[in-house]
Amino acid sequence: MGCVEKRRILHPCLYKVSLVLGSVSRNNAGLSADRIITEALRIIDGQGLRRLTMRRLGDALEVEAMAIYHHFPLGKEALFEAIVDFVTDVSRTGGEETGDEAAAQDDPADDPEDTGPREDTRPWDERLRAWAHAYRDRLLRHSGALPLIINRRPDTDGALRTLDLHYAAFTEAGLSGPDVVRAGAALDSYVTGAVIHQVRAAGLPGQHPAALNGRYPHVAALVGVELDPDQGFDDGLRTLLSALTRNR
Amino acid sequence: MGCVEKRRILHPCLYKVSLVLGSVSRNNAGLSADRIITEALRIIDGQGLRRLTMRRLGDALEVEAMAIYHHFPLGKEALFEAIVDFVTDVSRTGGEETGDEAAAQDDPADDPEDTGPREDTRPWDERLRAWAHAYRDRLLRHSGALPLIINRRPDTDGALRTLDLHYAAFTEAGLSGPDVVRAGAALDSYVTGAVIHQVRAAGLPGQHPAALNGRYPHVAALVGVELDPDQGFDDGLRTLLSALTRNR
DNA sequence: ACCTGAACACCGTTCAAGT
DNA sequence: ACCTGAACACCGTTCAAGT
Repeated sequence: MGCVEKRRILHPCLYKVSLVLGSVSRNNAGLSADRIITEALRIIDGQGLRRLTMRRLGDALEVEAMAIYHHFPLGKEALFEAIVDFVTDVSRTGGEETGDEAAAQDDPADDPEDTGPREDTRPWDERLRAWAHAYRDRLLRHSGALPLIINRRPDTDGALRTLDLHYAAFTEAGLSGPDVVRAGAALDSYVTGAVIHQVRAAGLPGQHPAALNGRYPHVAALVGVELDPDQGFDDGLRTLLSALTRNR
Repeated sequence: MGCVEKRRILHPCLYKVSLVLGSVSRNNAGLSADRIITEALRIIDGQGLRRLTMRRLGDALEVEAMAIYHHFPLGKEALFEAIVDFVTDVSRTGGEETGDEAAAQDDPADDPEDTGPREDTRPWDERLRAWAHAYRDRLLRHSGALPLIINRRPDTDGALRTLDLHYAAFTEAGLSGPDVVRAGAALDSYVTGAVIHQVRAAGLPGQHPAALNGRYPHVAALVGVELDPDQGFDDGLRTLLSALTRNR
């Protein structure tokens, strides 16, 4: 009862030696948290959230489903958390196939050394607009993961870092106290709301105008109107930022 | 092949007769789509969406789970659809326990006869604000159902009726063409974004200020600031509406 | 440390059957 | 018409075992 029993860790040591000597085939499929998250997102994007299954995910990784629990001991809920963190954290670039717009954002850094996150010297509104566009792109690209994002609290490191950047920018814009918090909330709400509206409205109205006519005359009258979501988002964003920072 | 075969509906007739005569105990638990939806929402609100299970729902209704399929033959997905319709359709009052604010909205109608939906004679901005507040209340009350709402297309009757009301109001406000569509999108996005932000931020920041200090100085500086979500929503709503209808 | 295999409790859904 | 009971395929998770 009172004595601490030392665990026998002899076996692992022997295994390590054997592995180094090459006398034992390493039971290692090259699994990692990052690889799991990437593959999970591929399933979500391709087949939808409901088809993301531990067993299917294992198949995609060419591994038994139970192997995933070694990297996410708390199970699927922890995996969801990690997915949200990944999608939400705009600052990390990793793993995304950028497709053909890869060269677009290329601004060659002066020093090739990796000196960590440099200070962003752009004015406050450019910084906020850049974040908003990047965040929106992430959400649209992985819109299948939106249900996960909703009821997960933004209390991770990445979320706090982002919030700090926002608060710093709005402070630089001349706001202070509650106005800063209000502005931060408005900015986050704007992006989320715009993305969800766009996702929901995708492929609408697929209704036959004739079926609408009479019952919903105002909808029917505007049935041909198509708006450019990208343009609309940027316009609304600029309007919002200038409204938030008007002299109060 | 070419001949239409008449179905034998003798048995049901006999059953009906027997039921009327009382000679047969009616195998009827009083189940209905409305009762199922109400009970499903009670589970969602009380225990969360993930715990809404056909079997658990059956238990709550004091019925075998399989009985639900008689009212929703297409299964759980159809039930989800119905739940979204219910939560989303602000015009129907049914089934919600209004708690203690029941008497607040009481404006006694002049004619007690039920003449269907009367024309709303209030000015356009009051109508839109009333809808926005009612919709927000619905979403907040059933915030557990938010993930369901996201990727369901708003192409139901109720959604089109709401959209028609919005377009009519914005037209009355002097907008036309694409501006009406833009305004409608902005209004819907605003409510959704505000609600999701509020739900996500609930109970934040629960962080110890000391833990934040240094790493996130701007967040730490504002850690005590608490905003009234209701007030903030109404302020933002008024600002949005006036911004959308400024002379263009 | 990293992964497998068998097992358990639970889930959505189907289908024949009861009244 | 409305509900039950048994059954099937699939799911998340645990746990002992393998290397």
